[in-house]
Amino acid sequence: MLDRKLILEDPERVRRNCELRGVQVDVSRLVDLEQRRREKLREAEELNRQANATSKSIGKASSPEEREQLKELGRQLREQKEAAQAEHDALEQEIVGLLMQIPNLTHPQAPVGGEEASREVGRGKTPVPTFDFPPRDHVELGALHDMIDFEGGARVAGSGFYFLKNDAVLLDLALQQFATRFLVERGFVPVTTPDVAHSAILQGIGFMPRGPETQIYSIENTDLNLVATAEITLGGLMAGQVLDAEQLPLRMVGISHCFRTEAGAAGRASKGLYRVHQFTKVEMFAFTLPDQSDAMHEELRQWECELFDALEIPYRVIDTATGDLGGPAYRKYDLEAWMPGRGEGGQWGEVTSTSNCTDYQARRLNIRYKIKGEKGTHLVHTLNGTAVAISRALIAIMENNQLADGSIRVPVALQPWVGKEVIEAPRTADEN
RNA sequence: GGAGAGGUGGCUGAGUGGUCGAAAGCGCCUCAUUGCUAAUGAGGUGACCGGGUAAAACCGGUCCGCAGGUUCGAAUCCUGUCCUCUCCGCCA
Repeated sequence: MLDRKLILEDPERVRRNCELRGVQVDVSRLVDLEQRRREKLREAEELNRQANATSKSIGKASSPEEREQLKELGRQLREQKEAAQAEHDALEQEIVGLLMQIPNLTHPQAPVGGEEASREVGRGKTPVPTFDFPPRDHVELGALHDMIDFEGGARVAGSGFYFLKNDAVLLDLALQQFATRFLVERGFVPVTTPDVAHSAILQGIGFMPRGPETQIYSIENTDLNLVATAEITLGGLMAGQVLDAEQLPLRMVGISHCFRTEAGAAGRASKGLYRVHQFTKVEMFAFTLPDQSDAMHEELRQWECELFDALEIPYRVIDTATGDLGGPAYRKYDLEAWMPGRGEGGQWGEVTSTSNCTDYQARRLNIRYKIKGEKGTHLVHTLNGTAVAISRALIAIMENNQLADGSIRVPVALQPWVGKEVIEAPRTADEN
């Protein structure tokens, strides 16, 4: 949510920003509503003040008649106040509805335009591999090694679910271990989080539970939803809290399962593990002072790069264009890994994403900081970034590291947990 | 899941339907004082929203888990709900 004061003071800036982001909102109507709301608020407060004063005077009334007169006056004032309040509340409701549609402001250096305007700003250390054999995709490799069972997943939970088996499980746990330890060594507080959260928390982070096009699974007869990312629970952890400025920046690394309905995603490039209803993710989250968030965003991007360099996965870094940013993001970088089995002859596929959400989430979740000795509180900035989304990292590892016989090299960084250098191809019948 | 107790300011903890934003203590801040530390005395000390100001001061409103209700008036009475604690049961 944006600051209402800013919208009143510089509606033109907000309108231009909406245009940049490809969002249609009637900003001038919002300004008009907010001005009327403030007037109504003043009116209601004034009536309330008079009613309070009247109530106080009743106890001191000299005669029973005067007492009754004052009671009647009090009644009338309360009624008028309620009427003004109701008008105010109706305005407020409409304002919040509009406010929810307005995206965050945009970093001045973010590339302007639609998806095609997004800019490549870097490459990883590992080169895109060339194969002197036709490379298999991860679905084939998964079947060959009995590592991924999509049919079993479909039988138990439906299409879009899967079982990991054998070395895929060791790789899964190795990725979690590796990423978590890497970040703990760099000052992140490790956290495992609930996999469910209240609707208000989801909304605060910027997700819309229970809408017609929702990405979110919700639990019947409760206010709980399955989380789509630990960003939701890590941000929600501090909802309504006032942090000490001295504690900031606060870095956390959270592990959660992630559930996504992927409504409307059918038919898009989504073979195998690429677009699934459940996966495990190691997620970075940071709370910072306002003047720290740009630097923190660069830091999160750097950790993502170092992690994927260490995993020997070829990738490119994308500075996401304005039209492709989610509502809460002020700026967003994606890492896209090379996936040799994707499309015809390989494609880049998103494996991480890091966003600086400035105070947009903090305002809705009411997360503030206080400077010792100073009066008042201010909103923190929040940032998030993927450390490792297991399912997509698995695709990149399996497909990039395959050998001609279907064996898969295990990245050196993961070998301590997987316990082998190579996942050997099973011997075929005629080799025996 | 069953039975009971409770949710009040940074913390502990009083609180009669109006004089309660709320006693007291702790903590914190300022000043005084004993050479320093420790101790003692005096005063001060909540958050949020709106207005106001160069910034303050200042003015109004809201807040006693949360949401409703009764009343001219609710921390106090009523209803619902969430959370915490204790005991029992169950369980990883």
